[in-house]
Amino acid sequence: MNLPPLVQTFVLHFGEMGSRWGVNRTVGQIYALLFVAPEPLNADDIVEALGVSRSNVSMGLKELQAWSLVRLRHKPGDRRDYFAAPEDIWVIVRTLIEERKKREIDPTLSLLRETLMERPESEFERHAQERMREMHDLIDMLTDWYADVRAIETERLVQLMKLGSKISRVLDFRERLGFSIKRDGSQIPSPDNEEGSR
Amino acid sequence: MNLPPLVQTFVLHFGEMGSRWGVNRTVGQIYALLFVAPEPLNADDIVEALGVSRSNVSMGLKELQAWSLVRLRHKPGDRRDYFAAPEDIWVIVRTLIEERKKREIDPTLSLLRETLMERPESEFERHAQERMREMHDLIDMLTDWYADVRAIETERLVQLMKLGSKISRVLDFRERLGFSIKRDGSQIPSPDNEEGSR
DNA sequence: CCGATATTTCAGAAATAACTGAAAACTCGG
DNA sequence: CCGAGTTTTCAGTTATTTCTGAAATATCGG
Repeated sequence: MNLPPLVQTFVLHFGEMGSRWGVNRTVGQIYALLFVAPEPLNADDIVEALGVSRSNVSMGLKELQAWSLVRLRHKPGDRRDYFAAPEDIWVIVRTLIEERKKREIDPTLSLLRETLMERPESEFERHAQERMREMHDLIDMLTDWYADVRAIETERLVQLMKLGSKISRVLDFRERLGFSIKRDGSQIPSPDNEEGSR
Repeated sequence: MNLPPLVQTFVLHFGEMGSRWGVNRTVGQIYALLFVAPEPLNADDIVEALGVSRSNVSMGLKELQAWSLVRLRHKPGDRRDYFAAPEDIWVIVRTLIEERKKREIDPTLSLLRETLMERPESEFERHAQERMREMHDLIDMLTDWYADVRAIETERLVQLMKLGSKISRVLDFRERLGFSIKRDGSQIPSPDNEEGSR
């Protein structure tokens, strides 16, 4: 590996972190490299930078594409594929969350739904099913919330996050004005349209 | 493994999922079992239920304790250790998030902070550092937000999540009333104390 | 302090995952 | 449709992780 010290530190770190993130070391290193690179890199650039085999890079890039984490680029008069991480880091974060949800959450939610259809045959099963119901309902609520949040544009999302826990005062406020909290929105005068509220 | 079908399905699923969650199969299975079990289990119960070696269970339980995901219990007149998952599933979720943050986010944040102190020696390093700065600032904001959210009690958190994206209307509202958005709260009349606002 | 019971440690075996080199497959310009 | 350049596939090797059995350590009632 032949990289400037700063970059090397970063790349090695992401290699090690990779395993905690469900990808192997090479994939982590490739992505770290693409992330900091000032322009798209081709597979041979990566081979040279990281000192791993060509086939390993090929597989790593394939995996990063499966995660939708890289963009394919081309240079005129050059047949090779060039790869780049999205310029906008928020795009990366959103993609990561989306993909991890798909891999780590959704399969469990499906399994829970199926399992909750079954009829318990024993007291143990009955209790187990009750616990699974709790888990299902919680994950269900979280994914609904996530679907809502995902739809908020980044700038607005940042503003909201910067409010931090102060956001929770909106509850006191709504309560004081006699808002009821309903998810479908049918009966909820929001702060935007209070006219129906008091 | 000798468990009722419903429970077996659940346990096997968590075993497979375990690898995507940074723990091995046995650890995933043990936790699934403890989660649905109607009462605390000792190590031999687990050995019997899962059909793995005693030492494997011992190591698995140790890891779950390192994650703070299990509670140690004792029965009168019985020297063995009994283990249980927290009754309140929200406690489990909060612990998981906390621990994953500790393992997956915090080390990267530290590394970024250190790396950003260094002086870039080339154009490549300069650009790389710029990207690292973006990453650092984003993670920093997210962890600040998380620290705020973590402090909100569960019931209130659930209410907020159920508002979904409607929560974002609070921004329009504040803006219309001429609120500025500042993190320290010094100059921000919240919806609770509007008197200083116009 | 003894012996019975319970838990942990750890070296080696087994299983799994990552990586490589060589060959196959694909893709263009000519 | 040929062939040079490029990417992908995959069988075999290497590295890593997980799991086990045996031994060591710890704990407790008597």
